[in-house]
Amino acid sequence: MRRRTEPPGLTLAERKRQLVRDELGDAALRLLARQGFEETTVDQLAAAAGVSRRTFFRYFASKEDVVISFIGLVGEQIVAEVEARPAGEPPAVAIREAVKAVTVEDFTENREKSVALIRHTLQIPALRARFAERQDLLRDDIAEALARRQDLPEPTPRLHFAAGLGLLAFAGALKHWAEVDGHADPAAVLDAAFTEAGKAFAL
Amino acid sequence: MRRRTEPPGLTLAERKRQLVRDELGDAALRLLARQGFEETTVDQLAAAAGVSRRTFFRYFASKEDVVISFIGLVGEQIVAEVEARPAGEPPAVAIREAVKAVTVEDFTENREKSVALIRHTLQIPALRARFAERQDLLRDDIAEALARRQDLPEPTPRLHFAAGLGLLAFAGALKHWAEVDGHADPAAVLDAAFTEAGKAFAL
DNA sequence: CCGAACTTGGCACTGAGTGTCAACTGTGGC
DNA sequence: GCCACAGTTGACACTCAGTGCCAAGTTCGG
Repeated sequence: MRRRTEPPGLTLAERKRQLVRDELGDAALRLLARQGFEETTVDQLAAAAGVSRRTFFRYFASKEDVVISFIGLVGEQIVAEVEARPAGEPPAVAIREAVKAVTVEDFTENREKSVALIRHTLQIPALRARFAERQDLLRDDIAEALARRQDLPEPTPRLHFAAGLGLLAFAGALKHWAEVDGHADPAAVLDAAFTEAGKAFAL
Repeated sequence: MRRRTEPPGLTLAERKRQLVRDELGDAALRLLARQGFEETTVDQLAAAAGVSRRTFFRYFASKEDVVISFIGLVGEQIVAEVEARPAGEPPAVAIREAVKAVTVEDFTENREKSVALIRHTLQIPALRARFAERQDLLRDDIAEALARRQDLPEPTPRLHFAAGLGLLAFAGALKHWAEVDGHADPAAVLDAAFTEAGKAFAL
């Protein structure tokens, strides 16, 4: 089955698979940026990467998934980081720091690509919808991570709200950062968004 | 074109249209409850209401829309109520009271139907996704209503977060209320959810 | 009774997403 | 080198959502 000894952590086949996936993703992003999301069919996406339509769907569950899957990756990492934060830390801080740990470096290094990705995601209705869907699912995962972090069997409502508001702050920061073309310190933008979010429900 | 004098507020044609829409909605909800969402095709939905497939899509933009459109109605009303709240009131309170004004009576009167609707929406992935999408759009609308209410040209980030957290509280209350089969005072459940949400980001 | 506006159903079409199968490729064991 | 085996691929066929178009009703005002 799987190889028992995996030199750098991955099987050759797995690295190959990742290569195809990357190529598919890159080609798709280029094509979508050029002719728009709705105007591009999956056939074109597949052709652009030199594979069949059927193969495209073996790598991505849907057309939207090519764009959104990046966010899925980020989500997984955020969940892992949240869980690793010290149990005594307030949920809001844990989420904020987790988000920062996952995104800041990445955004700074790939500024242009990140900006383009965020723009597309927030502007094209179909993508925005999928983004909202992902966030919805991610909220549950983060709430559970927050609970595990402090040895609770399951998340309290309050942790759910904390996770939700944290994601709202994250999304708000993304939007703002993309609006200034990524010409701002991601960490500062995130901090500002979280601070502002914290004040939103004051009475 | 439209009639100039509309006796009880609506044209005959408009009331007729509403009738068909209601019938379509009722039939759909019955059918979906019986055989599940994914397992039901639009053809069946249309047939159940004695109408052609094509006509179905003249009343609802998508299959999900039959279920979700109820929420769209509620959303519009909430936006209107929010805008009508006094300008001095904190955003969180404005939203809470607006939601209460729109939903409490309705939920109390149509308990069973409401519970079923909420259950479906939150449990079936495709519906949950559309629900998240609607919430996402509604958030912007509520934020704008909050801004108009206090004569701001456009919503501040803080108002966006308030709108978002308000909707999280609303959704949380819906979930909880459905979980206890609607055997709880909707107003109390909402109040509790909003209070809890307000504490979620405390440091 | 007539014409304008609207509704409806039927038909054809595009495009997303899935199941299935046969051909191919690489890997490991012998 | 050869063989079995697991995984990948492309091709084909199919279902189903959603849309454009048109011809046949229906309704209502004049």
